[in-house]
Amino acid sequence: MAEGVNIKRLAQELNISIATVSKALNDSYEISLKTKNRVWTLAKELNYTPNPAASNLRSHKTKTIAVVIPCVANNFFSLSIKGIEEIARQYGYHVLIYQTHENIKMEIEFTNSLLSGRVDGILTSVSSSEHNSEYYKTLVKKVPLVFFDRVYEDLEAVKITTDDYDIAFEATEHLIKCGCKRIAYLYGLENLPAGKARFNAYQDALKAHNIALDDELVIRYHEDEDVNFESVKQLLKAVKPDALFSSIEEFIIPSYLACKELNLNVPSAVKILSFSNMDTAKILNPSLTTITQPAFEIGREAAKCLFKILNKKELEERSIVLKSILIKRESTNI
Amino acid sequence: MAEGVNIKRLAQELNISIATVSKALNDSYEISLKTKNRVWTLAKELNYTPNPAASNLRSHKTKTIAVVIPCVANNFFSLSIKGIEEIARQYGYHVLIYQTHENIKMEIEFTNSLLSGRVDGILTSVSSSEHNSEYYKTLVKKVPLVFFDRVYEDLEAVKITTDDYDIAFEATEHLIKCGCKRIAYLYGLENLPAGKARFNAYQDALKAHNIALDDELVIRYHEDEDVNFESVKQLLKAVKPDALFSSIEEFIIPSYLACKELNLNVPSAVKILSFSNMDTAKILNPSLTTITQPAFEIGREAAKCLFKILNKKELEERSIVLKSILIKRESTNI
DNA sequence: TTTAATTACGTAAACGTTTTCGGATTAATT
DNA sequence: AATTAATCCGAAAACGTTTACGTAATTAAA
Repeated sequence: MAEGVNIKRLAQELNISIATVSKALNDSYEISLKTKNRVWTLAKELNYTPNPAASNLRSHKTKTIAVVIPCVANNFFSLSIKGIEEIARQYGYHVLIYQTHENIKMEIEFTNSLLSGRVDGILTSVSSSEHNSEYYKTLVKKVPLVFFDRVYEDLEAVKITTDDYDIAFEATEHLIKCGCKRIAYLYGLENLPAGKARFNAYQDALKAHNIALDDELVIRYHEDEDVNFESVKQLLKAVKPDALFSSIEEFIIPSYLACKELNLNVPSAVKILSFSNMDTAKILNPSLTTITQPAFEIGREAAKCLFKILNKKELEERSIVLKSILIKRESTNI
Repeated sequence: MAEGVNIKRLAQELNISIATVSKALNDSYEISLKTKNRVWTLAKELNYTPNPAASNLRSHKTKTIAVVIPCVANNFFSLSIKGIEEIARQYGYHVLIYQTHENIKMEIEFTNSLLSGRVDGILTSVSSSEHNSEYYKTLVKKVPLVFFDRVYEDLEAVKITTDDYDIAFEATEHLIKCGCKRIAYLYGLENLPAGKARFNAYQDALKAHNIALDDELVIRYHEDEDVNFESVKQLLKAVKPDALFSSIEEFIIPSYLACKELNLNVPSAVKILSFSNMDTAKILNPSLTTITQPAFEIGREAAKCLFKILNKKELEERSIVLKSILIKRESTNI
């Protein structure tokens, strides 16, 4: 009473045509309520479940969306997925996950493999390593696609992002108000609008407060975490900043470790502030002042947009910007 | 040169039959190398990608596996997914993700929705709330299934787990050796073999060292994190343990917060040790002694097993147990 | 009463593959 | 030379749906 029960079987059992059963199951207006009920009850009784492959083959609908992201083991993205999944479930959709590991080749390879009708739409946050805007320029014409958080700026597509510039400006000002004069910047996502916006905000905030920029105070993210640790340590030793402003979560551990190793007290000797979705920020010692992006909501919004597109609903906005929040904690205490 | 290119088109273009093209693409022995090459080059030239729905409908293979887990926003599971994905990619498989949010109804609903041939196999870590071993008993007969970490003990199925008992015993002994006499146990996963094993090991280790058990020292996980915080605080205040042994990661934040609020110094007044895959354990202050499960490897092993089953390879073991490691840090310093 | 519209259902083609079976050609064996 | 075997390929039937189109019966409009 489970195997081999298909639409044909239902039709035979009820002495009606296959077409009628199919239409009844899809609640078509062409079918009377009476027969619909007969079909529905038998379907439930025999525990009928439609064959997705057959349905997809004929109708070109997969009831599946794909999420292409750099890495699931990252607080921001795992929270985003949680949000995406919640919305997908509401629409009865399935969610495929692909990790690019910041590798643009994989990113393109995966995305291409989805183009043969495996999914109805794609949610993606591009890798930070390299750009290929030509690829995406043609891609967005082929498949419903929503970018979230990490986007291409020159691309006209649906994008969900956060107020990176504003919040980074606010954060920099916060450090300045805490008395910091030599604020180091730990630069991540250099190739992406988000990364650039954060850095620009940092620079603009310094200028606005008449603080000279200093290239020595800027270090860049390296994929090898040991390298990051060394460069933070070197920065602290050689350039002696009074604050670390990290634009990405990945610099937090090396920063704390480096300060510990160099016996630099946080926050009295050096203050730390970072973009982060770590739930442990509040129990670090000192607890960490963070810019926290609404990762869960970004996932939800991105998914909602995609479903609007899939359902041919009009989008009010092709670009949605959500607000991040600055959570002040001990690491920036005066 | 991308839309509408299917096997039929290739056949026409090459003046051979559809069957031949299909077989050539699948590298069948029936086809000569010469025609294979003709097919392959044209396929590449026209950028042909097979239609997965059609292929699946006919062959009953989806090249897709599902991962059903409580929550992606959990270090253990996100790392597991990373491992699963890596193996899946090697086999050219796609990965569907389903979060149950510890809700057995959702768990069953999702899993059932996969039974109509949407996936070739399932990897799952069951929810901790309730049990339904009847359901899984019939399920394992219907679909290739591998359990990882959170399993049903009475079920004869392929399982990947860790040495929960041994490592929990070792951890408890570590606390005892550190001089702790009143070790509180923060109990999670009560309904699951892993949770029970950890608790049994805790009790057995105490007995082995002639330390009396005390029910007052045991508190249980509640899904509301505020409740956990209050119960840890109450425990620390009223029962005055000299150590907290947490069987799950979720107790870490409430524990640190409670100690801070009660001005209890860690580790001098109270030591803390927890199962955890948090990468920030090392920068907590004091850094946290953890039992860390090989989450990534568990994911890899589980996926490998599933693919062995899917490829009809013989499994050496129906049950694989991986070793966790006890990482001693400051939170259990003497 | 006739015509038109509406309702309810069936026929059959299509979606793009895989696979069984059989046939033709060539090579190897008696 | 006759038989067998090996190699290579094609015809056609599936897989389980959806959907365009046709049609009969009923109802509404003229």
